[in-house]
Amino acid sequence: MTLRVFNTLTGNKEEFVPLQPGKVGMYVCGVTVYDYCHIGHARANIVFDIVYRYLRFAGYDVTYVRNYTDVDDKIIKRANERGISSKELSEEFIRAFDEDMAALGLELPTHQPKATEFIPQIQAIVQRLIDKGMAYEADGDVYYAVDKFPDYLKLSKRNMDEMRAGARIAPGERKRNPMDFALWKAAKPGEPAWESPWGPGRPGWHIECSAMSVEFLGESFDIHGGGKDLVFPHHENEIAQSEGAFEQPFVKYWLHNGFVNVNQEKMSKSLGNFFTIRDILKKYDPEVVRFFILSAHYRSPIDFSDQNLEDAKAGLTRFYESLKAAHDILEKTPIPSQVPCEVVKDEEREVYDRIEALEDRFCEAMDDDFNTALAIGHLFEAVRGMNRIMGEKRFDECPLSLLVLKDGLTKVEKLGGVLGLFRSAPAAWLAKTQEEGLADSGLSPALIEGLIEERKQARKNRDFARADAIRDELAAKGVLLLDSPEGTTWKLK
RNA sequence: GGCCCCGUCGCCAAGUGGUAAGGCAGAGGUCUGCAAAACCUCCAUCACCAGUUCAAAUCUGGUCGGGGCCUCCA
Repeated sequence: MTLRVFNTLTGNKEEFVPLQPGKVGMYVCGVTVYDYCHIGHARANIVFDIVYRYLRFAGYDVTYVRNYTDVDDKIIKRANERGISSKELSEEFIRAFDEDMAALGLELPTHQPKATEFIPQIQAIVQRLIDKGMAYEADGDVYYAVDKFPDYLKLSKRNMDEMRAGARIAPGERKRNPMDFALWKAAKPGEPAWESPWGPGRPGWHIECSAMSVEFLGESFDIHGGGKDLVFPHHENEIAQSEGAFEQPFVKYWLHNGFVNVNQEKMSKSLGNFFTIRDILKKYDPEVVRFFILSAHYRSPIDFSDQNLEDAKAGLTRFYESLKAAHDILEKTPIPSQVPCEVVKDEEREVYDRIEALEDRFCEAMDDDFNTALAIGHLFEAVRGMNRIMGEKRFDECPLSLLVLKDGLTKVEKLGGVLGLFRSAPAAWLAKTQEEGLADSGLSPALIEGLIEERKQARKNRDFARADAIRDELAAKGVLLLDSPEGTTWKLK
């Protein structure tokens, strides 16, 4: 059982061997805090949340760093538009980011540094690059000289000459080579600025990640993650900076997640198909969003649509209903210790074996470049096995059935937990989902309970016409009544 | 123009050389006063063409279609 990961740097799936046995250093590019996060940010952060959780589950001591970019052109622009300071703006959206991630059920990284808190460290690396002749000052700006770094473009595998042909020098920039990028930007009037050997200014976008990663993870570390769009130029430039300054391999494994499209189109503000996490969570349970994202491989593009979210909701509901049923049974049925069980039939043996092997199969899937879709498939199979056990007549009198059921329940919840799923009490989750769904039907749980009681009397009197009328009436409003030996419950269609 | 990715059942989606996981939807059945849920059974030869191979959804070449990056972007 060895973990294999797809490494953008080599273009291959490779066996994961950390630099130090048992320990993993992992850095993921966070957000630039000038607006609310959208579904794409949700995906990136959920994906790496899973990487973090699974590595720890696999026994690694993981140091996970995710930064906040809190100094940037967009922040300055937006702050000016609103007439507040950059700091006020960035703090507002750092809070919003934290709230969104908490709502999505993400684990907190080990460290969440802000770029503005590492200005001296940033300056030290810039100076070091200047001293080594890999960067140059030009009227208060400092640029990285990409010609001095032979490995430039090794991550994105682009061709320098062709890139150069397409590159432009923006007005006001004093680059020697159009491909050079800013490490330090001279302050214009009204912009946030820090004193520096090159005059007042602020760091460029890329250098902050080099500075914060070395601070927490050292000059060389295991995993660097981010969205595919960050490969060039951001991650390429981080490599140039860090390897240029420290002269050793920056990152061993580069992991990049795919995009979220909306109704088959790229999400963008101009297309008007831009969904923030907040908008989505008004409509969908956070766990449904997570389930949707994990039901595809992290490197594939996924399509955000109501249909797909509804499918995810249906799938997650299947899990919770089974988990609830198993909990209900196990809570009220003590597992007999001495009652002999019937001979186990072949098909039952198959179910038991499947549950027995669940964890191995789950890990096998996750070890293959975090194949969450396959892992979830295995969990579904375990759930079918559990439902099958619970569907057997008098299974609750069979110790073996109960033991396997309990084993299945424990494993599904444990492994689901590695994916950040099934973290709610099943009954509570189902009740909450139902009440939310009820909101626009004009019904209330109390009203439904009243009708159920009335129907119960009708059925008792064998007035099935009235009983069916009540059920049809509720069905028309999307509420299904479920009769069972324990009484009648309801659920949404 | 350069670089890169993708095209698997009605929908979503695993699978990258050994003969197609899983979910949703659909059909039949068991159960039920009737239902629902659950369970059982059924439901694809992998865009197309030509190759390589004992063997290809999986490799190679080509065609068609879709998408991304090359400017800020998860």
